[in-house]
Amino acid sequence: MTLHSSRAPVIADVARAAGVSVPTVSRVLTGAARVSDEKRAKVLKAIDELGFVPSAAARTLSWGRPQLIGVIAGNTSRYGYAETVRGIEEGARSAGFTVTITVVESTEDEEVGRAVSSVLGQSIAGMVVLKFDPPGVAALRRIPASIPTVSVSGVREPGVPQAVLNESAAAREVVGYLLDLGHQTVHHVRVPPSRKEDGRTTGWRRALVERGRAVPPIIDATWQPESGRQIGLALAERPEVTAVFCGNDEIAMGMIRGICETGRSVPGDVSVVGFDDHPLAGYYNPPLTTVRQDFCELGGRAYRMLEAMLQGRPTNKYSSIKPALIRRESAGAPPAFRA
Amino acid sequence: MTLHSSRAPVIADVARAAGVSVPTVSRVLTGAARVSDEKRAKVLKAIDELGFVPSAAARTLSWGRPQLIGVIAGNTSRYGYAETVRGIEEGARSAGFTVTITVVESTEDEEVGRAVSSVLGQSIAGMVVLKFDPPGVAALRRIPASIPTVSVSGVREPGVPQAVLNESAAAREVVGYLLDLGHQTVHHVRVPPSRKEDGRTTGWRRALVERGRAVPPIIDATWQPESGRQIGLALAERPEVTAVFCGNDEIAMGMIRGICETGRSVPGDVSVVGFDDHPLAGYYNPPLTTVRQDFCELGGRAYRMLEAMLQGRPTNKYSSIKPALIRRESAGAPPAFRA
DNA sequence: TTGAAAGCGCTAACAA
DNA sequence: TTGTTAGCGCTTTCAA
Repeated sequence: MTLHSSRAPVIADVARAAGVSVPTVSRVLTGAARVSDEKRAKVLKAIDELGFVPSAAARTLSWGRPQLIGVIAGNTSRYGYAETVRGIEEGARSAGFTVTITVVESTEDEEVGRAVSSVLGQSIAGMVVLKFDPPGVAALRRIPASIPTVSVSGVREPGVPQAVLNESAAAREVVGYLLDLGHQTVHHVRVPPSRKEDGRTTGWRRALVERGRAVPPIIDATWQPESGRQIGLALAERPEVTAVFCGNDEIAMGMIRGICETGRSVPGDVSVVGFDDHPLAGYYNPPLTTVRQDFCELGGRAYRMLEAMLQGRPTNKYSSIKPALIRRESAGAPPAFRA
Repeated sequence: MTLHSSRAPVIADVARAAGVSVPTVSRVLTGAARVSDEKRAKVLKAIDELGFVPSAAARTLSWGRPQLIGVIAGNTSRYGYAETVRGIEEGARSAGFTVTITVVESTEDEEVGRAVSSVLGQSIAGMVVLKFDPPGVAALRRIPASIPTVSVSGVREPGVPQAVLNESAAAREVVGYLLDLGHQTVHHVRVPPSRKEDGRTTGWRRALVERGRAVPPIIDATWQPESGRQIGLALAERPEVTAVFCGNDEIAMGMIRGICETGRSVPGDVSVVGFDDHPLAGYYNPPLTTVRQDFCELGGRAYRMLEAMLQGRPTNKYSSIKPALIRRESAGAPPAFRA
């Protein structure tokens, strides 16, 4: 019956149980100095018996250097976000850092302020902010310059160092691919942009202009697959629409579903291309042609840039990843080419 | 050019700038005692100008009661996990708690120990552990009884209070539905179970036994949709398989894809039912018949149970949610009934 | 209403 | 190799 020690054991309890001084316990904990084998063994035994876990708060306070990395994101469950965070977390963990994630849900001043202070209050070593959406962008603006910060984004921008996905180059590749297949032009359905214009949209427009094609009006979707479905339902009525480039895979899947509901087929009547390479993209009916973005690697790079800053090593302003076109079955030649 | 203040402002800086003592600043920060309007205004002004944010580490240390809730999960990006965490986070946030998430990736002693100490080290008020998989179960076992803890699970089990999804009842409903449609029996593909047998599997087996049907051997899948596809490819060869109940929606979608690749149809030849109601389930081709689990509400309940424990209020041992069957188009009558 | 002083759990600098 | 002392930033007695 060891019974409720009522409060969690602290280092002094360990010292007492082991018959040594507090700093000696600290030394075996940190490995900062040599301790005789005999005492070390006693300490280890006491730690084990008491179930002692050092308080990170106290450690941070005394140590000066916090071992915590703060992440601010607009979302935690959407695929790209979750993977990016995983990449950051894995890098940080292997370096002994813990990661704390805070979500910022809107661009309202109060909400952004809450999120930022909640992270800053945790005595963090540095921050990574996901600039995938307006709340993320707003949060980044509120972070004091004194905090080592790295951002993650789909487009290069001035400011703090950033790990970036070259969305624009990928979008151009998509458009080129579709045009080469014989489509006259490519329509674009975008998800809510993080700023005036996302890289995906820019790349799409440029590619069209370069090839001298008409640039159709942009169609706006929300983050929900249902909005993709609604747009698909509407687009299926317009025979001149033969190719659609969607802002992400969820929208693309919703859209294909909408198109199919009208009795038209993908890619027979309309080619649809997504973005992200969602884990389910290859298993959709039909399998989705899309752009693979390595979010996990993106997060990993962001972490490594931050690590360099923390250690005072020089770091590049940008670390860029080029997404890759994945050709599956949702895009093909336009109907005119088949007839 | 405000330039590097070199270090973040601390409470003493604020006190100096405002011309008051440190405890006075603390009082306006916590609202614990009355401060004259004049001094309060000065303090607020200084806080604002300096961009001061109180250190949570110091606060925790001196305050005793931490405002942090620890969450341990086997995963952060899979749908059900992410939603559950969101539910916990929303509840906690509205009560002024911050949430810190730690992932346990395996059941290896070392890994589990790392995760548990990393959470415990943060001086947390309480914990929520997601017992959806073996790593989560292992982690729960290592948490000292002195820490207020709630678990989240798909099946009732003795131990700490838990928020539970009544998977077993839902699975029975699925099987009943399929049998009523005319199928002779229902095959079951399960995802890696969190314990000997998950609620989904138990419910499936019981329903079959109760109705006097044959209980086919369980088929094991991994978490990847690809494993669903492989199984679909194989099952499509067996004409006696007319109905399949899958452990989750990702597997169900992969399986439908596999079945379709062989030229057989869903639900024409085989009915497939998923589990979870993944956000994409309704947009798959065909839309997936599945079971909706309200993970976010589950997380919210877990938080509320924990809150009750922290406040010393009595709490139920279980808080149970009944998932609901969502009838869409991937399940129908068996081929024999149509011919 | 305010300030001085003590203490939260830990690590680091200093002696022994 | 060890223990003593001081101090991290904050809150909380306790006096004034």
